[in-house]
Amino acid sequence: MATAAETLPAPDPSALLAWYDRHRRRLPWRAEADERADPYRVWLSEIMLQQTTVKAAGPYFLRFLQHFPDVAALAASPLEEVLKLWAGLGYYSRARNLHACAQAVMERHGGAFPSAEVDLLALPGVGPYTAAAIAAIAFDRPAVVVDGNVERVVSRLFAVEAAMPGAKPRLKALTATIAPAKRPGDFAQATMDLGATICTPRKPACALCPWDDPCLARARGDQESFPRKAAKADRPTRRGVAYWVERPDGAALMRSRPPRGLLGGMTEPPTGVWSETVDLAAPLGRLAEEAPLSADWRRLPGVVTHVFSHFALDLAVLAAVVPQATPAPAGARWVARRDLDGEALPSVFRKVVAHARADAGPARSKSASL
DNA sequence: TAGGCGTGGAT
DNA sequence: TATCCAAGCCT
Repeated sequence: MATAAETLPAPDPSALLAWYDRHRRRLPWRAEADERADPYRVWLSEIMLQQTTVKAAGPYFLRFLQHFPDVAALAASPLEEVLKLWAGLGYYSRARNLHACAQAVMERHGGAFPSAEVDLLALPGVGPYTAAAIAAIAFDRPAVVVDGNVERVVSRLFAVEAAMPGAKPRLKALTATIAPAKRPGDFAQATMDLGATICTPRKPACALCPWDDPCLARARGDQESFPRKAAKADRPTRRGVAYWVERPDGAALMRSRPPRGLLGGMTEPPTGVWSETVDLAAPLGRLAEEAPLSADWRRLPGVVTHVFSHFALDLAVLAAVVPQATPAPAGARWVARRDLDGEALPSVFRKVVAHARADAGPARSKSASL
């Protein structure tokens, strides 16, 4: 007796490409059907889109393009400017590598992105997916482009039982078996568009799918269970104290985080150690022990909560106003109120700023109205 | 090789 | 509210 797989047709790339020609998404970084893609824009967008939604990346892409119209402009910019523009987008090593990559393209390749996958792979922040994507989309090279969308599509097409991430090599090999020799860039983008709009993680719209017929998971009716995934570790909660120090003129005490690691190179208010063992119910004197300077600390009501990829964070906020002439402690600096928005402040610390301002705000506006 | 590394939106 | 997840890379 024949298995289900033997009765199914092979996935036809031309069916997918025909679908793509009718339904391709118009995206800020994507060339029109009759245009040649700009490698700089393809690269910039691919970095921004790593683990990031199209919606979130869009405004950042346009802003970057405005500030840095080409790779030379980006390479010539201080890293600090890049981090400021990237603030809020997350995964900040991408911004640091973006800058390093721009400089590498200038130095190693005379300012022109290489078209060979192996050369792309050698650039900072460019891994197997991104190298293949740039080669295929920007240079029409026959690279096998496998991202999360493609993994989902292919795991369903072939009902791959192996769990992620171990199944990745198998999925890439399977993708290679269905990739056409022609239009590699369009095929890559078509597969990703299919995953993003039809073959979605939940409730895939199989009735609209150009690969409905050859899909083994669909034939079995358990398409939503692919790709198989191992259970993920639970997320601990760390706690810590943030110190909001203001001068009478509204300037706030800020510092820069170490250049690598979590939020590397980004701006922060001084904070103490973040740990599961910190007790936010401790008395004020205890919470003030890690303060950057001695002051008349006041604990703000409430807690700032934030969720990172691998832990959650609860921050108590201690606030103080210090004399105008107070020097910034070593490693810290005063940032004028109007300059704070432009700082490389990640979202977690924008929450701290908002929390502190919200506490001070009503009192200020009240006294101002009197 | 598995864990570090952000964020905000959808369900 | 809790969980999942979105065009991954680096070590």
